[in-house]
Amino acid sequence: MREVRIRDTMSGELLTLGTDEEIGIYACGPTVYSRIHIGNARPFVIFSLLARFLRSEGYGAKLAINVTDVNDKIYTAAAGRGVSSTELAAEMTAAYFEDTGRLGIGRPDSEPLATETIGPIIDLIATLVEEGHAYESGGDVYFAVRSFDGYGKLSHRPTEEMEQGEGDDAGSLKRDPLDFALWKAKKDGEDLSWESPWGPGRPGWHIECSAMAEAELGQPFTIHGGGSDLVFPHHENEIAQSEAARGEQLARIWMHNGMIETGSEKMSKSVGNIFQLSEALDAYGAETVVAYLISGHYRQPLAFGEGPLEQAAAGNERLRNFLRENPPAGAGEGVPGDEAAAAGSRFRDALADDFNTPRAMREAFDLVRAVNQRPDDPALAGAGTVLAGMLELVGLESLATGGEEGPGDEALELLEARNAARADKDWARADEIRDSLAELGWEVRDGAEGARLVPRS
RNA sequence: GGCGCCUUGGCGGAGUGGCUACGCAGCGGCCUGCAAAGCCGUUUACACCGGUUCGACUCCGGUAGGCGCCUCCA
Repeated sequence: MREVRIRDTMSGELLTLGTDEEIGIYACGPTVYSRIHIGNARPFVIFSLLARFLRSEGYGAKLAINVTDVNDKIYTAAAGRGVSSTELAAEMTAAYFEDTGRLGIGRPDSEPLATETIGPIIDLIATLVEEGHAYESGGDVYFAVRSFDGYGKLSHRPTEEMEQGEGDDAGSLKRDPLDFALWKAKKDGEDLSWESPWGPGRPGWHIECSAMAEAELGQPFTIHGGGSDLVFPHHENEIAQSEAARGEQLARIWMHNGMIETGSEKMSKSVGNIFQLSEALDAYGAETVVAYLISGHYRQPLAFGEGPLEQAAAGNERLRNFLRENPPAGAGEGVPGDEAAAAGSRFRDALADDFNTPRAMREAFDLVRAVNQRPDDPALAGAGTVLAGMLELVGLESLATGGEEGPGDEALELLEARNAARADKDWARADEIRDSLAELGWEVRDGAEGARLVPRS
C-alpha cells in the first residue's frame, strides 16, 4: 500500500491519505441542461480512475458523483425548447449516463440526483436557519455569509474584496450582497417546485451538493473534487453551508481538475462541434478519449483539438502493437523480471504522487521501448503482463484485452497464398494479395517468424 | 480592478538547482523483396528582463502574454 498524496487546493499542500481511513470522494457532476461536453468528462474520468487506483492499493474508497438536475439553467433551457424542465432533466441525465458509460471505465459507487435529495436539502437549510446562519426573505432563504468566519478560505478571497465587485443589488431580498440563495421561492412559469417551511420553491445552486455529499459519505469525508471553475463560489459556498450547519469540516482535501482549453485554435466546422463527449467518442472512440484525458496532469489545463486527440490515438496504437507481440500472461502465470516489475512499481509511484498520469505513462512507454530493444532480456520478462496492469489502472485495459477478432477463413487463405507467392519470389502477386487483405481490413506484417495479420487501424 | 493559476522543442505534455522525460509528427539511417511494426540518430526546448548561485529551464523580483473565477437569473 503506497502513501498517496494529493494536492489540496485550500492549503496548496500535498496531503497524505490515511491508510486506514475510508476514502470518501465526492466529485461535482454536471448540471444536466444539455449534453455534456468533453470538459465535463475530465473530472468523471480522473476521479473514477483515482478511486480505482486507491482500491488497487488496498484503500477503502467510495466515489460519489452527483447529478444536478434542478437549476436555473434547466428551467431556462427547457422553456427554450418547449418541454418541461423535468422532461429535459430526465433526458439529459439519461444522455449523461450513456455518454459517460461509453467511456468504459465503469460507474461511480453512487450517483445521487438533486431532485431525490430534497428532504435532506430542506433539513439542512432548516438547520442553518435555526442556527442563525440563514434567513427567510420573501419566500427565499439566504445564507448569511458574514455569519460564517471561514468564508473565503478555499478560494483565498477576503470578503472585503468581494463586496467591491458587487453590482447594484437594489431589488434584492438579500440582507447583504455577499449572501447567496439556499432556497428560491417558486416563480411564475417555473414548472417544478417542492413544498417547504418557507413555501413552495426549489433549492439554490450550492445546497444540493452539501446535502448529497453528507448523505452519501458522511461529514467530514476525505476528498471533494470537481473542476477548478467550481472553486468559487460553488465549493466555497458548500463549505460555508456544511460547516456552519454541522460545526465540522466538510472535506479534508479539495482536489480540482484544470479546464480543457480550445485556445485560439480555429477549428473547421466539421470538427468544431466535437466538443460534446458523445461526438468525441463517435469520432475517436473511448480508448482515445480516455488516453487523451490522462495525457496531462489533472490539475493543469489541457489543450483540446484534433492534434491532441490524434496523438493520443497514435500513442495507444504503439501500446497496442506492443501488446500484440507481448500478450499478457494469464493470472498467476510467471513472475515478471526485475526491470519490468520496477517499471510497474514506478508507474504506481507516479499515480500515488498527486495522481500524475503523464509521468505514469512515461513508465509504460519506457518499458515498451526497453523490451523492443532487448526482447530476450530476462529482467524484462512478463512486460506484457506488467503493461496490461498499468493500463488497467488508467482505464486503458482494452488495449490489452481489446477482443480483436481473429482473421476469417478468407483472410487466412489469402495469407497462405501470399506466403506461397513470396516463397516463389513473386513479389507482384504477393503485393496484390496484400492489397486484397487490406480491403478485408487486415494489415500484413512480415516478421522473422512469418507473416501475421493485424487489424488495420 | 480582485483572487487563484499558467507560459517548455513543429504539436501534446512531464520534471529537476548541474545528468535524454515521454508520446505524436518531420527528416536521415538500420531491418524488410517492398512495406508495416520495431530499433538508432536528429534540427543546441524551457516567454522576456534583472537578481541569487560555482552553476537556473528549475529559486527571487519585475515585464509581457494567456486561463479560470469574481455569485445565485444575463
